[in-house]
Amino acid sequence: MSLQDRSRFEPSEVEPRITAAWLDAGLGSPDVAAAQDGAYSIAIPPPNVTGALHMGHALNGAIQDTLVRWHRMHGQQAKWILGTDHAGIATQTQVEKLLVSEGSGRTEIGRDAFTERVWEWRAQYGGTIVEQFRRLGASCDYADERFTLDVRYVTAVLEVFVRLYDKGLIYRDHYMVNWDPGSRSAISDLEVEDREVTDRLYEIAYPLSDGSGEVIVATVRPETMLADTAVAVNPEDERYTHLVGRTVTLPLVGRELEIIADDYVKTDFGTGCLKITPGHDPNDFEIGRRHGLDELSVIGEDGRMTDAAGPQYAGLGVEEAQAKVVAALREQGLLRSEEPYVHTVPFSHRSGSRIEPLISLQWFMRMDELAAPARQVVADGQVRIHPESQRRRYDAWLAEIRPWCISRQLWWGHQIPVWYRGDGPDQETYAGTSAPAGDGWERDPDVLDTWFSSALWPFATLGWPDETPELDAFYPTDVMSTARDILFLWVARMVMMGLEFTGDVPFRDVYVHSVIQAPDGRRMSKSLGTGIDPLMLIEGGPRPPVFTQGGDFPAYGADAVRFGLLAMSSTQDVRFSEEKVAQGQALGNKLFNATRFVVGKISADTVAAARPATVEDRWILSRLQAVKADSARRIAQFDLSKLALGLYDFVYGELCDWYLELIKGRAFDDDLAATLLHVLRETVALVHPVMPFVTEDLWTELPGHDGRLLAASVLPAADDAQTDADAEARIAALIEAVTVVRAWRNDAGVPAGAMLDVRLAATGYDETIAALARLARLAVSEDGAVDVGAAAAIVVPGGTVEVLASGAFDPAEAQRKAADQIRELEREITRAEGKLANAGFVDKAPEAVVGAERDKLARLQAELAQLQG
RNA sequence: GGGCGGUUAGCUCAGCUGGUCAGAGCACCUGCCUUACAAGCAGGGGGUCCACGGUUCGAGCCCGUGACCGCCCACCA
Repeated sequence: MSLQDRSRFEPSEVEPRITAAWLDAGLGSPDVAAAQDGAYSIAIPPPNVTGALHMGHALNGAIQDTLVRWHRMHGQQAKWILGTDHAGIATQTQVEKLLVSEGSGRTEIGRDAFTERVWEWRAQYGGTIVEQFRRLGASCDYADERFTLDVRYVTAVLEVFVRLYDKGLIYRDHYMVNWDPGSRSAISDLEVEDREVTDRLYEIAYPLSDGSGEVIVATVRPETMLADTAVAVNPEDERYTHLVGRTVTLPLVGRELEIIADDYVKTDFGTGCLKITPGHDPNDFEIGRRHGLDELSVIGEDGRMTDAAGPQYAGLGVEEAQAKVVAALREQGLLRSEEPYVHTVPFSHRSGSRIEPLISLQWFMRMDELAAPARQVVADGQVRIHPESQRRRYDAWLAEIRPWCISRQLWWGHQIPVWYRGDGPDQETYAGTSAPAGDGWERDPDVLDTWFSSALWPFATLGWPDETPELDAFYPTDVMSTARDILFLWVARMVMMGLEFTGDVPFRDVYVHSVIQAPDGRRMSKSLGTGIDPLMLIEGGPRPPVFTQGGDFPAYGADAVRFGLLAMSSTQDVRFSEEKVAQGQALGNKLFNATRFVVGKISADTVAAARPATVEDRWILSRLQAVKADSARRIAQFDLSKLALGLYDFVYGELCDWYLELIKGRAFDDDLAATLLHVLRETVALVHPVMPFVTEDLWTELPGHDGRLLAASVLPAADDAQTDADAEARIAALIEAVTVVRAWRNDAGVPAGAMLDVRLAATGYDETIAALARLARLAVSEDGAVDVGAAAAIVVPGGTVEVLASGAFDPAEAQRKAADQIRELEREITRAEGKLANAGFVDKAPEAVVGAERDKLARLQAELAQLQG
């Protein structure tokens, strides 16, 4: 359909066509050979392979695509590295559920069949999110998609593991881990979330072995006392110092426990005596290691009491065991108190189960050695984190980094490349990227934490450990754009791994973007029902209940959603605002109609060129150059909100409201046509990174279109030579004058269509008088040519517009308005005079400020004189 | 328990190193189908810038205290 037959932009009709054109042209696939003349790359935070696009993806997609398109349009070979993450626990959980629904299960079918099943699942659902990124207009390199379990990627992961193992940074140890009974796996500290729960706090008497008394300990986990191996007090605590070194008899068990002294114990909390259970409490574990205590376990990986707990407890769940222990203590008269107790305890982020701290044999990675250089590169600016406030968080976390438990008791993931032979103390261990020679070797069944492989993302996706042309051209990447929640989980680890294995940072800038909350301020979440599906916004669909307004979303289209998300983003969390999306839609429509107007006015063989013939031509070229420069600055500062809103202001407030209105009074000669086309082309191109679809569509409608994609075109950078202060001043005065006269007309009751007879008594309008007359609907008499007195004066920059008596306006209203203005002026004059009469101000304020105040006073007084005259 | 951020028009948010900074979009009111766009155009009303102290000639902007909201980190039994 031709442009002139459409009066509004219809995204649903245009977007599929444009998407296909970009894909056909290989827009996202850069020329690796040409990249040495300038390359730009971003590695996408890989979404979960079976996930669906949520608001966070959409925002981050809009941000990254805007950056990538901007740099591509400034002559760089831009690669947005695309791929998905195997997401160990999340994916395995989904497939396990599926199996259960089929009456089967993971253990029933075995490891090989299970992983086979996950691959099938991935084949079926894995493409969704990539397709959704396309819908958003994301110009990723679709021809070069990665997956963290691709053969080449696996090679990189195993290589990294083996090198770190050989270096001694990866080791196996019995250590306290966060055991998730839900997924039957250890999880890392970062996968744990604290929740507030109400437990019961018990005080229990432990009798001294010699019968001379007792000590009282407090605990919320009485069942763990079965694994107690000591009682600790603070070495400074005078109440107990005499007991240190003596022993108590552990109730129910009868074991002798030594009373030890450790600084960890607080003197002002509880009873000052702490039962020590190294096997089931992380702090006690540390204390136990300091004092060489035995590490007993009475709770197993299934969350039930083990045989070590004794025959009356073995096999019970921890809650049952707790009840039984408490009952037994009460019976023996050793339970001294019991009260409700609110505190926070760790839960698994994934399964939702309460974490059971357990000692188990796991693989760990020592981080301190890698953390130091990762802190350094941020400290010295090799990696810049935006906003600045996030840098402190990053550094604080790295400063106190602890060993990372990297093994997971799952089947879906990178199986740890370690083989064992034999048992007991003589067991042989082999770590390598392939199985060792010889018989009897058995591979470690565990897989690596998903974040282990994610940490290699920026270089493993480019072919590392091979020295590929892609790695050479696009590493380090330029920007890592991400939400705050994975700054430690992922970003910091990428820096560490990047430095260790490539000798260079993985990216130069980290942009930490907003988290978009639901309109009511709650977190957007599926389970809360507060989520908003970006595709519903793009395609239209029912509003979720978090909106006060009901009904369906209109089909806003991808451009509007992108604009809206960028416009609402900032460096802090923001609420979702549908109005901003609507604003984006309005902008797209505005551009569409502006193009329709221009194309309808100029001939098809017009060649775009800046050939200013009038002051407004010089003005718009000056403004265009300014908005280009501003946009470049905002891109560099990651201020995407200001970028989007700045473009909106230019298109609406300058190009359409004023320039296009100004030229309507002119003949469309060749110079004007060339200039008009030039301005429109540049504007459309400038908006493209934010709103790629509508701009790409309009691009094809412009005279001179040579079939090349806008997305693949290069936009000339801002040119200072176009700045024109004189034109800016003259048009600013014109705009002010038109606005003031229009307001006056409204107040004075002048009919909208009526011409007003006036005489211009102001300077500075020699080039704009005709425009002023047309836009403000004035019939301007030559100064002095008509010998009638003015009935009213409208103050404009440079003088007044004298309104001649006529039937077109109500003199009483005009009088009233003038009186209001005079009152207002007098108020301001009084204020300015007062300020200037203040000796403190005149003496201490800077010269320029005082001068400005004097000028302001003079101006106000002149205005007042004109109104009264 | 620490740390960070926020509190500006009915709503969502801008306001740089203190001096036209009291703004934008949406909503609202009035008037316009002025042939690019009524998903439009023109004009307008509306805020003791959370509270109280302080610094300063001058404070949304700096300092202190407090209130409320949000986030992050943390091992207090």
